[in-house]
Amino acid sequence: MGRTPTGQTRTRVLAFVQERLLAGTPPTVREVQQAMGFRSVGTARQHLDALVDTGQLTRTDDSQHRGLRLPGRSTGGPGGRPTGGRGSSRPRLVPLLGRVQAGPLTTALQDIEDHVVVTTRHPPTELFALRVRGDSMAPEILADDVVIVRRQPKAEHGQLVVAMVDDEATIKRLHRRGSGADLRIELRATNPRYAPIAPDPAALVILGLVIELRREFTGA
Amino acid sequence: MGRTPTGQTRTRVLAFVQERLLAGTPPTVREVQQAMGFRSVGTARQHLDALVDTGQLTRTDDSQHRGLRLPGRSTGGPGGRPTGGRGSSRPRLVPLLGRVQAGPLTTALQDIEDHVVVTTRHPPTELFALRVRGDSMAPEILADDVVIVRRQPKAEHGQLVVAMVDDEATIKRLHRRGSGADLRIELRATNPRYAPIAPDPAALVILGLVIELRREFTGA
DNA sequence: CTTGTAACCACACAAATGTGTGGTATAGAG
DNA sequence: CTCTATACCACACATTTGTGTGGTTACAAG
Repeated sequence: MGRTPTGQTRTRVLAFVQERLLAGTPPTVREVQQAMGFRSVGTARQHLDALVDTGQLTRTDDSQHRGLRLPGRSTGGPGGRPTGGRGSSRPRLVPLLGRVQAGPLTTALQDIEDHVVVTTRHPPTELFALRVRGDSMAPEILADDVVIVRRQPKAEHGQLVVAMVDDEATIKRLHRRGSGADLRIELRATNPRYAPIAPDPAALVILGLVIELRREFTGA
Repeated sequence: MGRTPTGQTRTRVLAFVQERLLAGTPPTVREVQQAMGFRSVGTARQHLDALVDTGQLTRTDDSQHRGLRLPGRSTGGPGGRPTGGRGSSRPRLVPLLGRVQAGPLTTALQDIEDHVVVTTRHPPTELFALRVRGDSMAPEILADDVVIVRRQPKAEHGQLVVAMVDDEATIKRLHRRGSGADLRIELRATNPRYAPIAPDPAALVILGLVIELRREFTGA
């Protein structure tokens, strides 16, 4: 059979494998063979070997099935390790809550609007996501943004918190001054059109800490 | 040997598989077995079957090796059925590029710093992530934020674009005025301390559109 | 007690898959 | 022309892997 120009097929193979890896479905040698139209497995393998040699692709250590990886570092999972105690972030699915009102957060879990994928380096504490309403934290946080929240009942001065205000979850920055009986806590908005809230420290309900912000730009 | 409380092991299996799928490395039945400490393959399979039955996991149609998938629809091709409802689709891994300089973006793929999980309906090849540098788009976009970019060479008026400026990728808002030979294109920063850039329309290189913004709040 | 079910183990087998060996043809350099 | 490297094919074989069949133990309900 004829042969394609030098290096051209090589590039096509790399593109195909990269695409599959990014899609989360590492291809097999025979899948590469079929995608490229090769009539022999060895041909596909030869190209893959060459790509690995030049460092454009990587294989898992034990070189198992579907063992191709991207050369960037943390792409590979624990591989064959028994109990991989790696330090990199782990992706997790956390619920995106529609409305959070008064009552235990467990109740709000019935109201799951969707799930979002979060990679956090923190231990699997309780995480949830909220869709932001209102512009009280503009311009830092806008309406329709999604915030990832780590559940915890206490917060420090200056932290972004999700707190219950008027039976509804709100995002504010916590300011704490004084101590003991003289403790004064304020929930401040970034937007100057909103006045600070100074709740009774004993009655203040903090749902958690904002650890991440996500905003989608929809075309416009 | 004794047995663990009802449903508990099930949850652990699901968590393990989800993690692996999000990492782009679908696990084998025997990998699940080892991770859970089962002494039999069948035990792992039984749990996986149960999870598929309850719809918490999916298998590829042909049920091949490493065929577990997340329940979100299309497995990798357009074969998935449109389960009406959410706008989000299957999570994918997108490369986070360290620095993007002049030259074809393919070259920048060598410089993959990490990977980011993104749920979008766009093909993954057309997506990449960038870590923001500088404060030219403050307060909307800050330094160290991560933006998800969809590759495309053209953009409309008012869109957030990633363009090549001085051999480096920059984020700006595109302003287009006039038409034909009188066409004038400006790249504007949000931060007033940065003057608008008015490149030659023919020489303007647009890498893509910013479709999402992510910001992590590190404790403070 | 009997029945049912969830959790688990042991073993087997066909298909999928990575790898190895050897061969052919074309292009380009000398 | 010879020589070499690239691109490709054909076939074989050991592992890996999904799946099937059957058995064991504990817990709860009737």
